[in-house]
Amino acid sequence: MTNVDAVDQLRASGVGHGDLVALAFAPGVGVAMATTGRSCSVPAAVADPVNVVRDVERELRPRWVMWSHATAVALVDDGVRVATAWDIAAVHRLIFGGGHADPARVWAQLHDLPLDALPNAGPPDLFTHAEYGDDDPDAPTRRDGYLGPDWIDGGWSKTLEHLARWAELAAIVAGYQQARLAGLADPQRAAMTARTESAAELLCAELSVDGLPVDRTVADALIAALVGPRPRNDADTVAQRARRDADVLRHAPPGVECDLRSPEQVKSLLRSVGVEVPDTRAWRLEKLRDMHPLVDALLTWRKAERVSTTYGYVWLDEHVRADGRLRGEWSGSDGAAGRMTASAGLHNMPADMRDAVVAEAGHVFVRADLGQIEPRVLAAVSGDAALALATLEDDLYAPVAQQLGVDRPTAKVAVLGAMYGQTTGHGARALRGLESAYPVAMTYLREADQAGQFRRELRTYGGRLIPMGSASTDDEMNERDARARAAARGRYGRNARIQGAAAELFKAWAVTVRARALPFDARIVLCLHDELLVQAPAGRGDDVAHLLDACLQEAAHRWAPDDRVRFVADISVIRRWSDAKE
DNA sequence: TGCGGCTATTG
DNA sequence: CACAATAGCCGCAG
Repeated sequence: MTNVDAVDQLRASGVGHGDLVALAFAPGVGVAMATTGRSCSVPAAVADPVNVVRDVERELRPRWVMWSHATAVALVDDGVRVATAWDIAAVHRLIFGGGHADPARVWAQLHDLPLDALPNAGPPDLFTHAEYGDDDPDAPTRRDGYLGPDWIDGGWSKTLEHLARWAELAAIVAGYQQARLAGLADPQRAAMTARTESAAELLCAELSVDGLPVDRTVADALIAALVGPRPRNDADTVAQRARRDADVLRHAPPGVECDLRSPEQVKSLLRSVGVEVPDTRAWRLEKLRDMHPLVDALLTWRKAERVSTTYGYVWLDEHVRADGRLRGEWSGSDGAAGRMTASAGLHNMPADMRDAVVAEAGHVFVRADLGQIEPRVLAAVSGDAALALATLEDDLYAPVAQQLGVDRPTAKVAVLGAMYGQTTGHGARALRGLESAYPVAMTYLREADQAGQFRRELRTYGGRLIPMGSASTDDEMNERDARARAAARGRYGRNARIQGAAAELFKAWAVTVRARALPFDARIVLCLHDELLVQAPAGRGDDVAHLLDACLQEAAHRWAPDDRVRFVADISVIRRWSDAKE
């Protein structure tokens, strides 16, 4: 089988631009492709299997069905980047909620098979042997309908025949998923979300492989300023640590021992100098800084300790490679509401450390962040005409404040409180104002709250199921605990619907930028919930800046064709991440 | 060794 | 100090 054969066979079976072609890929073994319909299966083994993918992508540009974004990572590792995908794991998380989406689970849930009877991998015990001992070990499915665990474990990368079966299964599963999406409240929009989420997985694969440009020299200097020079050996590490501890403990009464890393002991330590606190959180101690020199020393110690344990030399060595790129694992929709997540500190890097994130030679960063994204999203998904009117302003809170007859900070706290589920405190009166000014939006939030409290099925605007957990522990709780939990679920549902919809819009924007930025040789290097960092050739900075705004308008229109809601982005062309004005 | 609690960082 | 996340260390149970 040659590359040309693969293209011809796919073309002959009617595959064109955007049609689904399932792909199974194992480095060193080969690549298999499959389409559904007339069960046309095209396995191919050549010297360099990714060339087949590259050729088919160029000639036919199908939508590649993959079991998970691990396939995309393997492709990107081998230098192949495809335009579009149908990521089975991502679509599964959309349809069924939650984070787990391995093939066994995906198959079972699509067939309405109970998950608690999911067969385990490993050597068969007496029971399973008696029950399924005469199942065909080479067939993927068992007589009870589940995927066979031994087939799954042994089947991924062993032989080309197995790869072909995986590709065929993927094509079938994608079809089942499309049928499920067609049964949701808004099938068109759910299918669009599935495509967007899949493209976001491709972006995640690229982010994982490409990494974020970091200037090691700057990073080293920043760390040195906070915790001192890089320790020469383990003994040096211990000595530096002891010295930092001693700087705090010298303020304690003589003879008082304390492990500063133990909150309970720190509380005792504080008590020994006359400072009584229920916990030792920084925001609480901040107000007591002047009460005793020990408090100030402790807060300084905490800062340095944080850097040395989490964002220090160890972190740099572990995640920044010789090419000056900080790499973490990216996930397109981990978490409750479907936000992107990243490891290696990419999403919670201390602001000071952003000085070290510098565009590479001959390049600039184009940074863009969405303004007031959550209230704008609320206006869009709820269809509240009055709130939509407020989004026409650059600062949405200004007209809201005017409407409510309160100052801007109060209006902001009230709106955020409504979305997070705060019902007490200073914003309570303004909250009632919101009810009468924006009843449609407030009803939308209240319905999400109720759904959460009563564990009713709840989906985001784009169709993602918001996982509610199980009710199994409810009876073990007393009345008050149960009510508190229900209230927490209410806040969770309320927020997940907004945060989740915001994540969907953000991803629609990001994948649009991914596609449109290619001709400019610009690449997204970081996604941060409402912020994009793009690296572009130095001469293209302004072009890409305009592109980012155009992509936002395009994505917003596609995501919510009701153009009454305005979305805005703050965009700047910079050399280092910290140069962006805030 | 695994897990909940506490703490800090980000959006 | 509501909502979400990652990540480290401590203390305790198994």
